[in-house]
Amino acid sequence: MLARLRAVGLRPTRQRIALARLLFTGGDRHVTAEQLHGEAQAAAIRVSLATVYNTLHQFTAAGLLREVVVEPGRSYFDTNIEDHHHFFCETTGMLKDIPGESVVVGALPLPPSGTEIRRVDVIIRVRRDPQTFL
Amino acid sequence: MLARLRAVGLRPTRQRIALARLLFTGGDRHVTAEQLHGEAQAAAIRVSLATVYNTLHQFTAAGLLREVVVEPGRSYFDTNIEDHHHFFCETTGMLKDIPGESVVVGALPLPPSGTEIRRVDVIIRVRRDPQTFL
DNA sequence: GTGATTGCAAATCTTTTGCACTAAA
DNA sequence: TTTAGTGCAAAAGATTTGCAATCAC
Repeated sequence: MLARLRAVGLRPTRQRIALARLLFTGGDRHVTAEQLHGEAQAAAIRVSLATVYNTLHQFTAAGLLREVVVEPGRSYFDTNIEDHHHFFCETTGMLKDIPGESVVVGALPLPPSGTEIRRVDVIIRVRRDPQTFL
Repeated sequence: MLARLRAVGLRPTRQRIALARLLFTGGDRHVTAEQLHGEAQAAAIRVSLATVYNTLHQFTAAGLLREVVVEPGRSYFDTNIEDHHHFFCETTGMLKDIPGESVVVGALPLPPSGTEIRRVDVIIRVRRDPQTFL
C-alpha cells in the first residue's frame, strides 16, 4: 500500500494507508464515501468523513479509483479502473461491473469540435423483476 | 400543451402549462431545475423552485421528459425522449444528444438474474481540447 | 522544524417535505 | 365543493471548506 501511494505521489499517511487497505484488499468494489467511512469506523480506524471524501477524490485524481455517476446526489467509487461498464439496479442501488469486452460499442460519432473523448460510459439500468416481489 | 398534459393525466395548471411551453417549444433541450426556474422568472412566470422540481419529476414520470445523470449532485432533464445517447463535456457541463442510431451497442450481456433491463445509457465524456485555451 | 494532511464544525448546494393557501373540475 | 396542486420556508442529504491541531519527512 505504502509503495502504491508513493508511486502516485501521495504521502502515505495513516488514514490513506488504512483506506487504501479497505478499498484494495479483496476484489473489485463500489463504495460511497459514507459506506467507506462506516467500514473504517467498524474497523476501529479513526478517520473523519471529510478525510474520506478528500481521500476518495485524491485517489480518483491519481488514477487509483474511478468515479461512477448513476444516481443524482450520490457518488460511487469503483476500485476497478480497467476499461469496463456497469449494470445499475434502480431498485436496490447495486452496481455490477461488466467487462469491457462484453459490450461492444460500434463506431463512435465525432465529438463536438474542440473536444476530445475522455471516456465512454455505458450504464445498463435494470430493475428487479416484478414477480420477484411475491 | 393543455391536451398534452391531459393526455398523460396531469391537471393542466397555470404553472405546468407555462413550464411545458418553456420546455417543449423550439427543439430539444437539456435543463436543470435551477435553469428552468430562472427562465420562468425571466419570462415573468411566477413559479416556485419547489414546483419546478415537482413538475420536472411529474413530467418525467409521465414520460414527457427523461432524466440524465452525468454529474454528482445535479440532474439534467432532457426533452428528447427518443432512444438516444449523450456527449457530456466535463469542462463546460454541456450535454449534447447523439441520435440512437449513431451508437451501436453490440449484444448486451445478460442482466443479473431477477432483473430486467430498463434502459441503456451511453455517455461519451469529452473535455475541451487543451490547445483551445490559447 | 516545516509543509502536507487531518479533524471538526460550519457552510454550501441541490433536492425534498410539511402544511396552509389557491385553483381546477 | 372537493381534491389536486402550489408556495414558502424549513429540513434533509451529500459534499466542501476554513482553520487550528497533527503528522510525515
